[in-house]
Amino acid sequence: MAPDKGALHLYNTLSRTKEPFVALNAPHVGMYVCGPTVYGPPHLGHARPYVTFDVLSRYLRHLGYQVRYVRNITDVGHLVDDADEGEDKIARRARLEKLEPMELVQRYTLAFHKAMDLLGNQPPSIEPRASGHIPEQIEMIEVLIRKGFAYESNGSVYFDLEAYRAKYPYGDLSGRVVDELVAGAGNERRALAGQSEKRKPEDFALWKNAEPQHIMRWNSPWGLGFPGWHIECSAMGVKYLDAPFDIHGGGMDLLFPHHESEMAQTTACHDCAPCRYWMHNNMVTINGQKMGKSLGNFINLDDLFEGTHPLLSQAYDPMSIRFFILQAQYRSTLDFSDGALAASAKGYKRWIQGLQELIAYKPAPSMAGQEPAVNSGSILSAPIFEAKAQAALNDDLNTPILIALGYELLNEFQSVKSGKITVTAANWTDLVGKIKVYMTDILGFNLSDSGKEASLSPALEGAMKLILDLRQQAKDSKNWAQSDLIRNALNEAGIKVMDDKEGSRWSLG
RNA sequence: GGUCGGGUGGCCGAGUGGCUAGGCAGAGCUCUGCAAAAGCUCCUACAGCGGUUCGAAUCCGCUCUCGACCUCCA
Repeated sequence: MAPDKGALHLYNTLSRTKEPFVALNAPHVGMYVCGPTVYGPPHLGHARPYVTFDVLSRYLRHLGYQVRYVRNITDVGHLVDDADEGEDKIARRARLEKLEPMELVQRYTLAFHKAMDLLGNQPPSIEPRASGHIPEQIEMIEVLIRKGFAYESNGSVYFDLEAYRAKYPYGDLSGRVVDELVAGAGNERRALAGQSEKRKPEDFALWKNAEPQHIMRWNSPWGLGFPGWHIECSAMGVKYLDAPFDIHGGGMDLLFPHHESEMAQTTACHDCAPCRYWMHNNMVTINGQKMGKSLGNFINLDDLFEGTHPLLSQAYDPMSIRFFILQAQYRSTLDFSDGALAASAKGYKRWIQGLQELIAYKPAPSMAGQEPAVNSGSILSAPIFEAKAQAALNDDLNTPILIALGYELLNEFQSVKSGKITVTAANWTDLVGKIKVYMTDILGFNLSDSGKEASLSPALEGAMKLILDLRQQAKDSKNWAQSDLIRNALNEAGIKVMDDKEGSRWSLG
């Protein structure tokens, strides 16, 4: 039975509208997201889609669905453009670094996993590798040939778009019109490899004959070669999710030709569309510009987390990056700049620490004559908070609104602390539970992990207590030079000391 | 040239017909040995020009402008 907890609406690229989400085989939901090509270190461009679809899978699970989230690892390499025409990306890097291609793939796969983990992304249910599914891809290509939608040419196999278009529409997803594609001006840029082998220039490769220098190669009915770019997603998506499955996600840059081709291949092979909903996250820019290696503004995630990049003034905590990403709706472009990141990191600190304090708070019993917030329409009322949080997510995953609700909670929380408004213990317990559900389970921010310092080590705790006691003695005797000396020295050692009414607090960093 | 998506206050970023989004920065204040942190208050925008409407950031048209993609780059 499909759980009914309000109506989730998702923007479907295919219809260009927000549609109510209806699972094809409730309570199961199949979701396929195009994964990374592991030919280099994980970068900013990887952060956004995987945070976005992580939140989607978490929310679907919260709604009661059993989600199978499949995200591939592309490790068979694809052609590079520019000067390296015709040479496999992975093979090229491997040669440069004098490694086996698979060694390189392994290194960057691990780096990718680590970055995803730091960003708070849960691993997908299945993470199939393209190189581990060569037989499935070959099999699919054979079906396409048999059905007359593909042809072999000089050891390569191409998708016959003309044959396909005679039976199915093509271009609906991306809004392309084939006849304009090839004819279009400004399109003479690339002399595509193997263009002469094709019957029509718009045909795309399913299997590519391997040149001698191409290291990554597999045996096939058409000779040594490697699969075309699009076929892996089609083959693996269908293998693990069946066609049609519910959701196919990825970056907007994949819309054409990648997803359009996937759609054609699967449709031609199985006579049904690969999926019901196509979702695309918008792109990331750096200081308003596309991120690109040639533009010199490429930011790897490690650089971000460690602050080692000329464009960055400081290191950014991975979870503050997650926060930054979720502060924008996934269909808007998101501009990374040092200023925006710094602002967001600061806001995140207040947000997370405030909420941590909130969920640890034990409200005093209601005072007579004061109306509890639960009756006043305040967001501190658990049902009201939940209704608003759910409405935000149901509207095509509007995470910025949900984050803003967190700030609203903190605002009202002040009034609770100062006794201006009262809450009932029962409602407070409910509210804390809901906050954990939405902010932790769904958005992925850990609220119970306050006092990172407290768990560091009892030895440090003890030492700090001693130091702060000594400092307090200095303060009591108005020996400001001494107390400031201690505070400054600790500061230089990376320990912040702050005084308030109750005494001194300290924290790392 | 084509297709698609944008242009919101100093910055980031929600919002699709009337009701203060939110954050950061800035200003003032509270607290305070100093500092920091925290809290309170203030800061009311919607690229331009027309149009529709009682009323538009929100709908329509035009202009300017930015971005993505345009077949083997994920």
